Formats: sequence, C-alpha cells, structure tokens
Amino acid sequence: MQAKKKPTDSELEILQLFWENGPSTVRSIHDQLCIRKVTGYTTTLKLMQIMFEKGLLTRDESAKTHIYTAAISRKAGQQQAVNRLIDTMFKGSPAKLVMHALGNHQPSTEEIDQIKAYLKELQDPTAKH
Amino acid sequence: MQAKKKPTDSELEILQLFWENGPSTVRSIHDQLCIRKVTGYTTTLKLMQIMFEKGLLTRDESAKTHIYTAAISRKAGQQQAVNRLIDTMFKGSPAKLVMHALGNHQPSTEEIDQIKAYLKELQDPTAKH
DNA sequence: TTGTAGTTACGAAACTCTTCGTACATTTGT
DNA sequence: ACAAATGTACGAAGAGTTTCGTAACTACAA
Repeated sequence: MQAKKKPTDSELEILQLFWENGPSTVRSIHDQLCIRKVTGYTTTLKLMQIMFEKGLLTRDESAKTHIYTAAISRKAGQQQAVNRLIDTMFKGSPAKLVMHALGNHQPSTEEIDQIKAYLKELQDPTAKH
Repeated sequence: MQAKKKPTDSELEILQLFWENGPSTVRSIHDQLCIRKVTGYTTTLKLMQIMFEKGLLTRDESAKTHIYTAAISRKAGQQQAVNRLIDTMFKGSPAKLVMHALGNHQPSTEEIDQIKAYLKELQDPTAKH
C-alpha cells in the first residue's frame, strides 16, 4: 500500500459525495457541494485536482470533461478512520469506543440484534450463522 | 457551550498527556513528548499557549512556572470524537461503526461480555444489573 | 465568423499549523 | 554579586490548506 495520509476535512466531504454517487464530474460534485456550502467552481476543481495528485481520486481524461473516481472505498475509509480513532483516543480498547458510540446514538433494536449476533460469532467462530 | 473547534493532531497528543497525568507544567509535558518525538522546548510552550488561548487548556499563573490543566475530560473528548466520526463517516448508523471497531481490533472475551451486558441494558432498561 | 458557455490548468493570496530563535524576567548556586 | 539555569512571551519562517481570479482551449449556436 502506498498513500497513508489522512484526507483533510474538505477532502472528506468530497469523498462522501463520491461514495454516494460513484464516478462523477467536477460539475456534479460542485453542484452537490454548493447545497450546503457556498463556494466557487474553481475551488472544487482545484480541490479535486489536488486529491488526484495525492492519489485520493483517479480520473479518466479521455473526454474533455474528466470523470473522477474515488480511489478508496467507503468501507476502507471507514475502517481507516476507526483505526485512527482507536489509536489516538482509545488506546487498545475498542470496547470503550463501542460504548461511546452506542451511548449517544441509540441504535434500533434490529441494530442491537445485529451487533449481538456479530459478537456471538466473534466469541464462537465455529458456530454457523 | 462555546468552543466547538476540534483539536489538531499535535494538540491531541498533548491532551492525552494531560489525561494521563493531570495538571502539568510545560516542562513536564515537554519531557514526555520528547520521548517519542524530537522537538524544542519553546515549540511545546507555544503549542500550549495557543491551546490556552483556544480554551483547550486552563492555567494557574500564580506561580512563575504556570500550571496547565485540560479544559475537557478524556471522556468528553472521546465522546466528541466519536460523535464527529459518526456524523462524518457513518451517517446515522453507529452499528456500522461498532462492527468496524470490533472487526479489526479483536476484543477480549471479557470486553465482549461487557458489551453484551451493555446491549442488554439498552434493550431492556427496566432490568436491574 | 463570432461570441457564449463550459471546461482545465495554473498562480497567488489568505489562512492555519508547526517550528524555532530571540528577548527578557526570575530563581538558584557559587 | 554574578553567572547559569529555567521560565514566559513574542515574532516570524516554512509548510499545508483553502480560496479564487485569470488564461487558454473546445464545443456549439447564431
């Protein structure tokens, strides 16, 4: 693996949009960004160009209007963020993180069951599900 | 509440030390920081002064050598970080965050039991523990 | 052809973060 | 008393981030 640098907050906002929409043009990303945040088109363009240079995005330049794609999946991004958080704030105790996560954002009954099942599997990997 | 700004990574490193040690002098923080990272004394000083201005630290100036204290508890800091992560990366699904957290950092059996008990309480708040 | 709109590329300004040098004050040791 | 050690304050340099203006290219319509 190569790039390990964490995306900035602005870059993360853009990545979110890619994760929701898949490959996109600057125009498309910019329009969605503008709903929540006033900004110039060239600002978005520049950001995406820099993200491309950093390896956060790839792009298809075959057409005049380039098509950008996230170089990292949502899942991988989430995993990376969680690992980071555990390292910096919950030294070695993912359980504490879990408590915090569940404490403030009450999950639904279904979600809790889901987690329970997951835990059961973790403790007894031989059990089929 | 006033301060909403997230601490930078450097500031977080320093906060960690306060959370482990309680109120401390610049010298004390600096010495511990230096174990993992070569840096000048005035660098640490400046950082802590800025954190004071931002409201991340308070300080007692009655003696010549100031005594700094974290303005936010470890717990509050963790909660803030988790909320932030859920907002930016796990929109509305703390359960997904939990899976990610448990998936990569296998918790001990005791921790799993702890989480299970916690979940049981969440689902059945009337049950005594 | 000419002009309008949409696109990329680029440079620079404004801002923040990190680092450190320097100045100056206070305490301590000889 | 004097020098050395220790402390605070402050300014500024360097790096990274974010913003945008401007130039240049292309497509298309009048």
